[in-house]
Amino acid sequence: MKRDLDHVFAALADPTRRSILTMLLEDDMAVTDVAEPFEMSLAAISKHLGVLTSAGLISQEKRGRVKWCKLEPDALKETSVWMQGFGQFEPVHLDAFERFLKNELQIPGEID
Amino acid sequence: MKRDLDHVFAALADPTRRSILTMLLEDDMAVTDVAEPFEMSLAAISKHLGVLTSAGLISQEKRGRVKWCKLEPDALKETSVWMQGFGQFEPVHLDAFERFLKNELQIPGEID
DNA sequence: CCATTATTCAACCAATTGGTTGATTTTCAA
DNA sequence: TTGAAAATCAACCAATTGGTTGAATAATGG
Repeated sequence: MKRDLDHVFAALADPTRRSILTMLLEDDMAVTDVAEPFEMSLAAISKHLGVLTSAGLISQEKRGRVKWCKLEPDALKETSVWMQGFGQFEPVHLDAFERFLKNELQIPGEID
Repeated sequence: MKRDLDHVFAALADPTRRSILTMLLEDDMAVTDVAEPFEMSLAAISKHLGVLTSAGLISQEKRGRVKWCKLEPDALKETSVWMQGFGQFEPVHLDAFERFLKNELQIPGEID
C-alpha cells in the first residue's frame, strides 16, 4: 500500500529522525537516552519516535517505566526495492555505508 | 551534505511525485503531458516538478516553449546507499521492481 | 508512603506544504 | 501579426509539521 511509502519517506526526510535511526543501529535505547545528545526537548524526541514507530521503522516496547526503542530494518526493504528500480544500483556493502556515515552524518548534537 | 537527503526523502514522500517519477521511467515528458493523468491543476504539477528538480531527482530542459522532464536516477544512489546500510538487503532485480509497481502503484489518475 | 524518574499529553505557535485561481510570459504557427 | 498553447508566477488558503512549555501518568526505590 502506497501509504506505507508515504510514511516511511516522510519519516526519513527529517535529519533528527535519521540520526536516531543511526543511533539505534548500534543498540536498542530508552527514550531518555535517545534524547540525550539532542538539544531539543524530550517531548519533541518522543514525537519523533512516534513518527518513526508509525512508519514501522522502529518498534517500542515498554518494560517497567522504560520504553525501549528498537530498529526495524525490514521496513526499509520495500522502500529499497522501490528505489533500486530507478537506478539498477549495484549492491552496496556495509563498508560504503560506514564511509557514508562518517562523511555525511555526524553524531547527533550538531545538526550541521 | 545532509540537506540532499532531506530534500530527496521529502520529495519521495508524496504519492503524486512518486507517480511522476514512475511515468518518467518510461520516457522524457513535457510538463503538460506529465500533468494530463492527474486531476489537479497544471500549476500544482509544475510545483511538484519543481520539488523533484531541486531534489535532483529529475532535470528540466526547455526547448522552444516546451519544458522537457527527464529522470535523474543517480540522485537516488546516495539515498540507496544510506538505506541499504540498515538492512543489508539482498540486491533486487528489475523483476521485483516491476512486480512491486504492478501491485502497489497504480497508474496515476486514481490516487485513491 | 513519597519523591523521583520515565514518558506522554495537551495546548499552543510559526513555518512549511499541497493545493487553488487568475494574471503573465514566452513561443509557435496560421 | 495575432491568437492560442506551454509553463510559471503571485496571492491566497487549509492542513500538517516540528518545536515549545506545563501538567499528567506510571513505575521505582528508599
